[in-house]
This record gives sequence, C-alpha cells and structure tokens, in this order.
Amino acid sequence: MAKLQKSIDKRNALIKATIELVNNNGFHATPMSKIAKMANVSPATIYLYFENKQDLVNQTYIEVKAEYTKYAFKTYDKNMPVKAGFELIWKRIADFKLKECENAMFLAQCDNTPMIDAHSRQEGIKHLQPLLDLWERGRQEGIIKPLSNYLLYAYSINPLSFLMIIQKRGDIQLNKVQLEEAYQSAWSSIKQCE
Amino acid sequence: MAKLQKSIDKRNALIKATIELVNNNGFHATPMSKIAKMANVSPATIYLYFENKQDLVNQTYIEVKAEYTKYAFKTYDKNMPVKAGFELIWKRIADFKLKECENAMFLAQCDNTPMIDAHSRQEGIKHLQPLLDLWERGRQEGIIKPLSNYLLYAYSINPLSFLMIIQKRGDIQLNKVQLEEAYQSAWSSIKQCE
DNA sequence: AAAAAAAGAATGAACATTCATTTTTTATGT
DNA sequence: ACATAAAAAATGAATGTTCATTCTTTTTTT
Repeated sequence: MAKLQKSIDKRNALIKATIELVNNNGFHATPMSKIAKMANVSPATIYLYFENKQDLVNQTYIEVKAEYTKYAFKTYDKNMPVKAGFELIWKRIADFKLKECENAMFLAQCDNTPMIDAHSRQEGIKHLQPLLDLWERGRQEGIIKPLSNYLLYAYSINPLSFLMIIQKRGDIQLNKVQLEEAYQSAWSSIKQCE
Repeated sequence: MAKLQKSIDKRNALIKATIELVNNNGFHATPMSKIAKMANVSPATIYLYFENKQDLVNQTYIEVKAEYTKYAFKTYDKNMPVKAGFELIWKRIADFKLKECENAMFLAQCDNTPMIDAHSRQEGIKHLQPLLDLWERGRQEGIIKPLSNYLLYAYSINPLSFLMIIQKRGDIQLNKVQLEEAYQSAWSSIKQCE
C-alpha cells in the first residue's frame, strides 16, 4: 500500500510538472530533465512510469481530459430537462475552464497541435457522450436547433476555451455578470427560436 | 530587380515550408534542416533571411495574420450598415478559414501555444480594428449586444477556428447550407434581441 | 537476502547555428 | 558591349550544445 501510494504520488508529480512546463514553454521547450527536476525525481525515473516523452504527454492529456469531463458532469442527471441540463453542464465547464486554468490551458494547447497522437485524442473524446445525448434529446423535443453536434459544440462550448486563454493572458477578467452574459450567448446560439 | 525578386521568392518558400511542416509535425518536430530542404535551400541560407528559428516563426505568424485580415476586409466598406457589414466580414473570414486551410491551421496553432512571442502576437492583432469599430457602431445603434469585443469575438468569430480544425481533421465537411447555419448562429449570439 | 525502485552519469543522436568556400550578381573601366 | 574585379548570396560541412534515453550502481522495500 505504502509503495503503491508513493508511486502514484510520483506519477502525479510528473504529470503536474508536464502540464506546467508545457503550458509555460510549449512542448518543444520542455526537456525531460526539467520535468524530472520539477517533479523532484531523476530523469531515469520518468521511464519507470512512462515509455517515453510522447507517452508521458499522451497520458497526461488523457488524464486531464478525464478530469475535465468528470467535473463537467459531476452534478448532472440525465433525467433533467434539456434547458436546465445544458445550463448546468455549461456552467460546470465554465467553472473548470476558468478555475482549473492550468488544466484547461493544457487541453487547449493539445487540441490545436499535432502534439498528441490520434489514438489518445480519440480516447479523450469518449467521455463527452452525456452532452451529446442531451443535445440529441433537445433536438427531438424541438428545443435545440437541428445542427450537428460539432456545430453545437463550436458555438456553445468552444468559445469558453477562447475566453479562458485570454483571461489567462490577462486581457480580461470574467466576473459573475459577464459569465452569465456568456452563458446567454451560448444558449442563444443553439436554442430553437420560437 | 531580378535580385530582389529572387530573394523574395526564397523568403516566401521558407515561410511556406515553415507553415506546412509546423502544421503537420508541430513546432517541436520541425528542424531547420527540414525547412531548408522543403524550400530547396541550404540550412545556412535561412540565416540570411531570418535571425534564428524563433524569428522565422514569429515573422511567419505576422505574415499569415496580415494575409488573414487583408482577406477579411477586402470587400468591406466602413459605411455599410452594421448587419450587412458583419455578414460580409464573417463570410470572408469563413472563406479564408475553410479555403486557406493551411494558413488558418497555422494561426490556430500559434494562438494556443507559447510558440510565438508576446510582441509578435501584439503585432498580429493590430489589423483587426475595422471589425472592432463595426461592433462599436453596432452597440451604439442598439443592434449588437453590449458585450466586450472579446466576448463578441469568442462567440461569433472564434467558433470558425474550431470548425476549420475539425474539417481539416476530416470529421465534418461544411457545405453552403451548414455554413449559412453557422452564420445564423454567429449572428444570433451577438445581435440584440428585440 | 532478494527484489524493486530510484538515482546520477554516460551515450549517442539530433539539432540550431556558424564557418570557410564557392557561385552568382553587380559595378567599373576600357 | 565586354572583361574583370569587388561585393553579395548561397552553400555544404563543421561545431558545440542539448536532449531523450539507457546503463550501472545505490538505496529502499519486501
């Protein structure tokens, strides 16, 4: 037990260091040696936990993505009405993106880069299903526009990534009011107009 | 004249090669030697045109960003009505993102990465002013929601980046109809509801 | 005492950048 | 026009560094 615990701690430290360094310097400028140093570990030790650098980054991606979706759906129940369900999920996602900034930044970087291999990317998408199901229900009930999931995502969820990035960069600081405005815009763009 | 022309051709070839390689392999996996090879030039020659790798990437970014905004505003006239002006600019941007896919992909990667230095990023934003002015006018006329430029951009323009990426990845193929839908969503999310 | 985990140093490849030469262009004098 | 010298541009090979990964030894756990 103690051994296993210790191992998990080290693995977590490595993943955390990877996120922080990749966020600040980019993949191209984060050597294994720095990751090791930040995690208080010898470079050689990394290879006890991960196959190589690519594997480390892939696994970090999958881990963070899983945290993200877990957070998003934590309080969601698939029997909720469509509108309420969407609002709930949207706000959880917003919460994650704006509070767990490090994690969200890392995902944004991975999602726009050939840094992650196709297989891990696929793996990362899996857990988004509840949202897709909700949208399907919304379309059937005539509450949500009959657009593809991709379009709905592009208009209602993806903008949060952009907002997160510029907030991190210090260009804006979203308060409660602005967040509510952002939510209304998101909803406007996907709800079926009467 | 002949000399200058030749130089510009080489510079362009280098920039083109940089875009293509960074798009396909990421910054971290595009060595100067490959860029040189793709541009049919010796590695040493790159340093006659650019200070170093960072400078090459920064200048490529600025160049592509300038192309992007030039394209976006090509047929826009600042005396147009707000709604028509927005539709025009939006559709030009969509055109650019979906047709000049290579260029747009490169920008997306740069914009979510510490690949580009802050100064060059600043430089790249400059040319967006006509759109910001249009929005200001729209807010004053009560046609556009009283949101910050960042929010308006996040909801009406940024989704195109996401759509472009998934189209490049082969997940969707936007036709005329879907593009019109996307436009309507964009407009819905920023227009003042009556 | 055996096995597992971790470490630091070593290895070899890849890479950005520079150097010494060669090729091409430009300017000059006839 | 033309030959030729100076200047500029371009090159391939060399340089020195950085880095991912592995090897051997040491420490910790069982």
